[in-house]
Amino acid sequence: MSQKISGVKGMNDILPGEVEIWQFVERTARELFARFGYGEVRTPMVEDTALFVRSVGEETDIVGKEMYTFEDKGGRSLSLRPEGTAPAARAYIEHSVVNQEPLTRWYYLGPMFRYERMKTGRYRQFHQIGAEAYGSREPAQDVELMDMVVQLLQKLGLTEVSLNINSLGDEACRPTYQAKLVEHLRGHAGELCGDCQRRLESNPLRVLDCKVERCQQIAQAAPSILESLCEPCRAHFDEVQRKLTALDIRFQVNPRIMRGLDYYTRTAFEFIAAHPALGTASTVGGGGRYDKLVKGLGGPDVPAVGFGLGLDRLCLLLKESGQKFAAPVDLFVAVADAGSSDVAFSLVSRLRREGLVVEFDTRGGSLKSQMKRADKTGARFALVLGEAERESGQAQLKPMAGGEPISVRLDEVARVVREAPSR
RNA sequence: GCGGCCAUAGCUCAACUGGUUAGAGCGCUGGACUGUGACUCCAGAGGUUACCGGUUCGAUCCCGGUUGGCCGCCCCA
Repeated sequence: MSQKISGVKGMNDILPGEVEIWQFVERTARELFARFGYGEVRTPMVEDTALFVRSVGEETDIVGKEMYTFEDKGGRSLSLRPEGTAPAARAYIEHSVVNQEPLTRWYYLGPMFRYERMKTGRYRQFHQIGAEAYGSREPAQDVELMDMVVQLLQKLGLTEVSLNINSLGDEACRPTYQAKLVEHLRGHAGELCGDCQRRLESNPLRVLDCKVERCQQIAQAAPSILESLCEPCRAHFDEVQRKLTALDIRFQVNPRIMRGLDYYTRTAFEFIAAHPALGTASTVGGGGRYDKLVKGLGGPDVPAVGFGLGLDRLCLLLKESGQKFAAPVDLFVAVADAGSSDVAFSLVSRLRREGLVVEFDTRGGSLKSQMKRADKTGARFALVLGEAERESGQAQLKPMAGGEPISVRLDEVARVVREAPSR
């Protein structure tokens, strides 16, 4: 017996039985996003480390301590992507997409990597579905993306998710606000928790997020960023809300929504699930506008807005919902005597060619054990093939849920099964 | 990165303050029922009690370390 090797911490296997949930979410998202005119972009899982340092921000937790960074044999510093927006923007710039179309809509889907402490709904290899729209600075673009998420959640049957929105201002008004906030917080510096005293210097906006009661009280009394927005940001935010309302999308303005990544400007939003299964990992998706990102990465001055959804978390919620996602088995073919196995095997092959989902036990075995297997697979029908059927060309199609068997000719099986009412 | 809890069969859990062969339910396999699943009954397979070391006549149980998991903080998807 060789040494047992286990998977890497924080990186999970997804086995049949569970993978169907993932496929369902992915399939639903692809169909819906295509309907909105978004095309899939696939970028490598590894990028130049500098891409993330410049876009996500050197001071963020992600870049500061969570990236899987390594040197390749050519001495380049590479990193496993911790998020999807920066690689998409890099590809957008690299292929001069702006010169080919003024408005670009992309989505992506795949694994991301962050070296973090493991928790439910929080893994080191996790999966995101995200979308990006480049070229429009209009509020309608922000709302279109939120609408897309809302519709996706609806199609997935996840109704207990609420949309929170905020505006983070832009380079004109955010510094002003931050100064005002720091001034307010300094007045209560002694009362803040240890973390917040530190945040006062590193990232004062984060204090608004603190869960400590006293800090919350102080944050409550702090000036709101929404009161400090410059006129263009104010107008943008108002229009976003008006359009959401016009689409009948329920939302909540939440001045405490912040972003952990530096590139956000103006609109920020989060989709938060109420379900206890996620614990503190209740945010299933987040996004916002980043008008300076593309230019900041050396591209043209093109505005952008996008979101990322946590696939792992969506799947956890769906698992809790108890829905079944496996493709139903149409038919189980059982062999009654050894002399029939070749005929049965050919029949199975033909039925599969004709589009039926057919189960068959290649090991043979007793008829009883095959029928047990048929029951386990959840097959709608079972068909026993033996000497009598071979000679007559007729067989009994047995509905596993109960009811009278149907007598069919062997060359009619596919048609009869297909026409039978499901379940 | 900080604080707390936990680790026994594929899964969910037992094992009386440290005592002989570590049990049950579910699941899996076979049989009762030799051409028909489910319900019932019977039987079987499956464990280095996560790993390493220590204390002891004796450790699943006590102690230390490692690894993995859970909860809160932080952060986020």
